[in-house]
Amino acid sequence: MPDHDSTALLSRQTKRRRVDIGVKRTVGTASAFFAKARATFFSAMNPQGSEQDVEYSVVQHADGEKSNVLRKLLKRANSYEDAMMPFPGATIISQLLKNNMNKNGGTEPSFQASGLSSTGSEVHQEDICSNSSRDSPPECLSPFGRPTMSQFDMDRLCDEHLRAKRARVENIIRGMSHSPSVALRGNENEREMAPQSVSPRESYRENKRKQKLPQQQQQSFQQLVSARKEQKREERRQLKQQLEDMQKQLRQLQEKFYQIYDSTDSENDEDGNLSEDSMHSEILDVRAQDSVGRSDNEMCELDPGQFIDRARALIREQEIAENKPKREGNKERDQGPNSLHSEGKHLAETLKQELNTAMSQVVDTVVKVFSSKPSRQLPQVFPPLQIPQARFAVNGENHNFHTANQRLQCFGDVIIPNPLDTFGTMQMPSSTDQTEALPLVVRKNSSDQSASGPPAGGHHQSLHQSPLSTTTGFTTSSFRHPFSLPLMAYPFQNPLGAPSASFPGKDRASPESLDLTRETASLRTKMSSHHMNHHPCSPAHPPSTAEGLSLSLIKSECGDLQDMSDISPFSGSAMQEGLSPNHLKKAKLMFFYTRYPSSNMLKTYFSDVKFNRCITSQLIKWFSNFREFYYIQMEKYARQAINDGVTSTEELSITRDCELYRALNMHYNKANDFEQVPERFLEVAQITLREFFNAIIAGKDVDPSWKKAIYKVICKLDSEVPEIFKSPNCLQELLHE
DNA sequence: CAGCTGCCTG
DNA sequence: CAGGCAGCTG
Repeated sequence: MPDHDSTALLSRQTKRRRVDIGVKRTVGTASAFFAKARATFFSAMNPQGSEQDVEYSVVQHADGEKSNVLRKLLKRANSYEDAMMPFPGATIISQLLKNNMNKNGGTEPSFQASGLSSTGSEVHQEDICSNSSRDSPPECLSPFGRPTMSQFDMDRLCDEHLRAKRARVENIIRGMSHSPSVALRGNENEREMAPQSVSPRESYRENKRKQKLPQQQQQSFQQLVSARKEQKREERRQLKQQLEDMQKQLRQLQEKFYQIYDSTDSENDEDGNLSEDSMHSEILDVRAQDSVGRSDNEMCELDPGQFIDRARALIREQEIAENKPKREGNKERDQGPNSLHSEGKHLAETLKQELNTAMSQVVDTVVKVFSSKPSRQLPQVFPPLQIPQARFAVNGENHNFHTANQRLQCFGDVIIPNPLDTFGTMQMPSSTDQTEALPLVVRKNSSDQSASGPPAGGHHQSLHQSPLSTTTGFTTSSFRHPFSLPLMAYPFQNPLGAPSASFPGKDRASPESLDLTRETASLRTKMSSHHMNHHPCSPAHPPSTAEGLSLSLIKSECGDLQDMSDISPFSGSAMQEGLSPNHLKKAKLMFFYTRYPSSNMLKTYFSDVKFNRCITSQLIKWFSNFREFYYIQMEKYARQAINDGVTSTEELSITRDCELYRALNMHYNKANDFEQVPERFLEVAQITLREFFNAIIAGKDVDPSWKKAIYKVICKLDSEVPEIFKSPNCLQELLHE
């Protein structure tokens, strides 16, 4: 915050005015300011002219007809007419300038005295000079110094100045239309007309917290918004296309590989098939949506996932055969006695290199695509992809095998959909499991599960099962595995599996995890980025990554708020150390009963959760968010009713099939599997709706804090939450009855 | 100051 | 839904 300090210095009174961040506080004033500022600007530009005409025409300045009308109105015989035609969008401005020029005899210095310059003559003058000095310095410095100047020269000179000035003025106008406050400051007189002057503080807050517009105004923006969305969708589609292309290229390389591989080593087939099969359904999911028609048979042979799979199987076999530590001296062993193995080794090395370079190029390419516009996704999604790059680099120098382009295309997305089956049993549970399920939270320590069997609730396991584990048959066991196998050090196993899998993740996730992946996407990305910070993926400490990920990462999530002693990895407590998606679901259902639960109440109703400040505030935040949504809906429908001509609150009632209820139910009870939404909730909702209705009708919404009165009413309408919600298993009991 | 709430934003 | 912030309350 640049002005954080100065903010602190502001008087308390000023701060309290923050309350006036009402729903529609700035709506009227902002547009009024803009209009006034605009009018003022043009009246300043053309004090003799009709202000309204000018303003109107400028608004319409893209409209050729209007421009022409104005031009006629303003027109005096002018030799520049033709010269200006190439700038249709600027004709109004040009006319204004012309007008001024003619009045002042068309001589250069007169510009400074014209109305146009009244708000910033210095700037304009300077600009004109600096601008035209590039073209014709003498003219600028001494416009009068050439009494013998020919008419042509005069024309040219004025034309240049005109262009410069025209561009300048157009810029100003453009700027005005984007920032009314700037325009406002431009004219001292205007402040007198505006009753409330805008203090710096105010404008700062205006920028920082934009007010929501009422329905009516919002609708005018919605088209714009949807257009933007469309654009983004298109970009996404293109990216997808790119990935598909890369996959195609990969399959080509894969074929090459098989030609070599199958001829040299066929005994691995059985070994590979297991994981191939397991991989298959995974990849089918990804491909299911590919418009490229491919038969399953084709996929069997050419799937990129299998390709990598085989490569790794080969590598692993080599390692075992040679009985050597994995990551050391790979290159030295290239000249082993067994030529067949050494060839495979070489191939493996090559492949690793290929993966390395390909990854970096993929990252570069996609980043380039994304970086053209500021996208939040970018830092979230792609940094993880760089991990393999860093790690692969350990494996030695580059074997120039394909062109860079080929590498890019071939390996671009292989790692992404491939959950690293070979090592998956050890590594994947940590990453995939963790990232799949939890919104902001410390999930129940899975050591509890592996050590003492399934959790009491029984729901957790399924929730945290990754798509991979579902298809490969291993159930999520623990992310604190005993890292007994030396293979753990292999570059492939880093937690990257999860973040990268999350890239196409939504598309490939198994059905049951779909909404969870969506719900927790933000967490996942945050987790990954956290992880990046805390574990820079040094190849020297590979074993630490998988374990370090979940716990230290999660701990850092709560930062200093977290009581670290509560989170000992080996505490083995039966309490949840975080809030699960089921807790969220439960909280939502509880909202049907209570809108303003106290923290004590939350503690009693979430007795299976180990409470700390972090958890408490998260829960409270949930309810705050619930309320926010609730009240937004209420206001929306109240306004809608008013627009629809409803005049009496009697006409407003909420039933289980009314639109408003459905919206609420969709939010708090998405699957509609909670069938006992209490009648009381409908009543409260109806009361709320009527409160909003009355307040708006009474015009109270001009008061910035008009909603607070409503909140006060509603908060008294909480009812008792049924006892059953106190049970940790209440969801099962509630939803399966 | 802590705890809570609401507003805005991402 | 979460983070950040501001304001209110006790």
